[in-house]
Amino acid sequence: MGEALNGLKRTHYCGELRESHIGQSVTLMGWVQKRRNLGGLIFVDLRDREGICQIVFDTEISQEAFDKASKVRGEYVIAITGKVAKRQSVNDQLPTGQIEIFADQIKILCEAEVPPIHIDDNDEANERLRLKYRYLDLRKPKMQNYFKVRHQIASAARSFFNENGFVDIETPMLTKPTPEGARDYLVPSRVNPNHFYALPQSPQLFKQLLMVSGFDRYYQITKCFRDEDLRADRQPEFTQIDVEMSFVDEDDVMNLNEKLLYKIFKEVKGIEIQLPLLRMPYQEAMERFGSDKPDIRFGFELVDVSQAVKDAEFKVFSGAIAGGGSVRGINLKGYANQFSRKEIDKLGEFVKTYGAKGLAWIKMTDGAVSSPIAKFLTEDELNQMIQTMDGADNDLLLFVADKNQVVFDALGALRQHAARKLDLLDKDDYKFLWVTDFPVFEYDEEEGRYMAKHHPFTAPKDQDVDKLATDPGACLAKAYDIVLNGYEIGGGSIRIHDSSVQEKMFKALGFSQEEAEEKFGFFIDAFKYGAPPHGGIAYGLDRIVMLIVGTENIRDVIAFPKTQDAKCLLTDAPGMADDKQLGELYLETVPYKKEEK
RNA sequence: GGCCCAGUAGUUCAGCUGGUUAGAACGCUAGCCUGUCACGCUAGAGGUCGACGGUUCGAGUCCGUUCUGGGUCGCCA
Repeated sequence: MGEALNGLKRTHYCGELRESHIGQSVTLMGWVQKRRNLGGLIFVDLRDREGICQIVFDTEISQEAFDKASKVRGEYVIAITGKVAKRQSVNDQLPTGQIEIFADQIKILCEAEVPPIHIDDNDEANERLRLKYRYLDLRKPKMQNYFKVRHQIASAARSFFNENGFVDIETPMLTKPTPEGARDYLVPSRVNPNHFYALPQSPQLFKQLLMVSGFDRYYQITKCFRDEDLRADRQPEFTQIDVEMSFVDEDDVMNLNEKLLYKIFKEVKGIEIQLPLLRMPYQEAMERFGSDKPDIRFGFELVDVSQAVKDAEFKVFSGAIAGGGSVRGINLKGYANQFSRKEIDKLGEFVKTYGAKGLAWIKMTDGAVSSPIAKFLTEDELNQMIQTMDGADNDLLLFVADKNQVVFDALGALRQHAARKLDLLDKDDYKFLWVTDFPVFEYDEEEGRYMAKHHPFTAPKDQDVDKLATDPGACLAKAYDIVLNGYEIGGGSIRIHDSSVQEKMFKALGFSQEEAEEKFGFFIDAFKYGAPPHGGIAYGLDRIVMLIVGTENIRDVIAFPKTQDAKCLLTDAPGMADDKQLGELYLETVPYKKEEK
């Protein structure tokens, strides 16, 4: 059993001691990182959240403390009291390396078993183990730093909003299931048998209602939940920095939010990002980068070569164009030698995962042009392609021919893939981009109707309101995403505050008056009583933290994250409910059968 | 739901075309050691090779199924 503190008080953190403390008597408490027993002399590296400090136990100072120190092992929790002294031999690797503590007293507060993972930044234990023993994983200095940075970011955001007249208001966690959008997490109601709450996918409707209430400027840093499949940058529960403002237009929201990003990067990272941030319409982003969240740290922009090959005998090309699609390419300029035939084949496999049927290529090395498609094209066509692509020696030109959406998806992903392979992505290079002018709708082939690309309360551009009924595909929205290094870190829009426009929107989405009333009645009603023009934005805090600390794994910046199956390896959630719990819910048997093949 | 990758001491890994008693490093245990900080030296413990089935005289290795974890497509208004 561990010893009691008995009123002993810590005087300093291990990591904060410096030469200026020499001569002082200090009491430190923490975990044993390492013990080095030299026989008549024992060194203990003591760790707490601020760092590591070397403790010395010497028989001449205290035989009792020395004997006790010989019993400590890794991760024991101890308290020591002693004098800070200049080191005989300095350790340049440690911030505290100039000093050490000669301990005259030690308390073993808690013994520890040998941990299943090393508490060491360089130890890359299997993530399964790290998640099971997350409390140990979080002891690593690197992980501790991630969460300190996370706190700093949230803190900078809060002070920014507080300074700018925003009010922090909480919205419900138990709310109404929504028919559109992501799958909801459902929570059964005990007192209302067979009725369910949903956990919020975002506070969207509530923050708009707060505008109707006249709060004018709102923010909240809050959890959101989406029951969809996970990714490296997606967790089922995540944190949003949620913002809404009244009497504003697109520019107002973007201009203010740039200042927020400026403050965060200045305070947390010491980087002054240049304002105003670059803005680019959605259409341009797609045409140039094949993505609505382009990474603009590098080139390899898409080029349309349809004109050069529209009449080609090669049906893969001319057929795609005749079918309304296009042939586009990217030029891996100067990197032809980095890709062997085999590696190019791999790139071909890569684009197939995005629906492309294949990857055509032209490799230009040592003054020669090699290409498996050359035999299907006239010399003139091939030359025109090369010319359009600005092809020169040492270039590798990669082409996809298909419907535009497939071409964009495939080349957009390929572009990023190639940059990563070529190690062109500098983590400390932060390139922001506002993507604006999104389409209002996206045609859903499966549903056979238009769906809201953002959400059904996004305002169309003023000049497009009349087109909602006649040409929905051509309508642009007052919507904007903020993109950083290929990640969508936030998105928002100006909302519809006019009932007649909202009605047109629902009509375009194929909702009858009754359906709209049933699904969003409470929301539509609210706008009958005087709604201000308003709009806002929501950031994915976890993604911002990821990018600032330089990890590609969102789990690294969430203290207790879920696995790909949305399980928690630490608590073993989700679990079965017991019969008593289930009985109290009076759930009816659900007539659902998993589809069988 | 599809595709891809991984699973071998506590941990990270090696283990070739199937071959006899499965290795290394770190960690751990014990002893020695007064200036270490990747302490050193000596000795030692530690394995159902994720699981099940198959092929074979013989399987960590080949085949099938399955479990676990990861990446990704679909999905994420």
